[in-house]
Amino acid sequence: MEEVEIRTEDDFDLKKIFECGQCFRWNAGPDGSYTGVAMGRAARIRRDGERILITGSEWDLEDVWRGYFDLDRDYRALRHSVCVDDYMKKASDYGAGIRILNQDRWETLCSFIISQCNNIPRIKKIVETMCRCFGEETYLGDERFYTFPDAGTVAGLEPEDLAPLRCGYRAPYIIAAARAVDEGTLDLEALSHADLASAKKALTALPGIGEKVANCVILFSLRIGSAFPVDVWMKKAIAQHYPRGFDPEVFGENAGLAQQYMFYYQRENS
DNA sequence: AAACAGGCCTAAA
DNA sequence: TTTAGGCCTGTT
Repeated sequence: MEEVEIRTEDDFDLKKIFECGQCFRWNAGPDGSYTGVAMGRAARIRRDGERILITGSEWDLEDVWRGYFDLDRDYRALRHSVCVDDYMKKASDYGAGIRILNQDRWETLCSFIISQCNNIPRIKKIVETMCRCFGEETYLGDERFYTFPDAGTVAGLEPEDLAPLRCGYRAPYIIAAARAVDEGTLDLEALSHADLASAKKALTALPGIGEKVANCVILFSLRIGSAFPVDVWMKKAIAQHYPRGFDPEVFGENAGLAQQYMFYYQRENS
């Protein structure tokens, strides 16, 4: 086991990053650290002043985590850039410290298929069971974890094989997505270089993936910052603060981050 | 017990 | 183009 240390003076709040709804595999410990599995490795992360300390396997390279936490972008500046009115000023102040993670594309696609019409505890449980059933073992010291199964593995399964997940009608959607990724019909890597509209079009062509799930996948794993997922919380926020309607294009390439501030502010204050 | 949960799909206006 | 109802399952 090794410890990677990353220094940053930028916005960085572990609790907000992991609990603003973008990921499902990190869990808080009693000491404020978070433990989880990402990119095929288990890790424990804590913050100490300007230091971010990541305990993981010997392959844990700083670059990997810099990419994951999007540490090469200046979130303080981005945060100020989305303060287009009093409400956004409040929301972004409240959410200061949020960062948009660069997550594994297939895992994100699959996780957000599962998320539909579900609550967070159940989403996490289903994802965890999926890893336990079909992922690979990985260790953090003596603690055993399971990686997220790759698309090729899931592509070889049938919907019935997912019965232990208790994910109901989403099972065939998961299998179809896995096969599309595995066969190359859906090239997520290529989509990360595409524009928002074409990425959305490609994703929503799959069964069980609509506008909302597509936007989440695009924002949280394809690194296209203009994606703007609208779920029930966002609908409430918009109805409350923009009764005359509003266009996320006012935020340009940072619409996704603006959405995260709005979402987090709405959810934490209801 | 019935309704609802971080949607999506289909059928019908 | 918008709207209603159904969908697996778990929880309240």
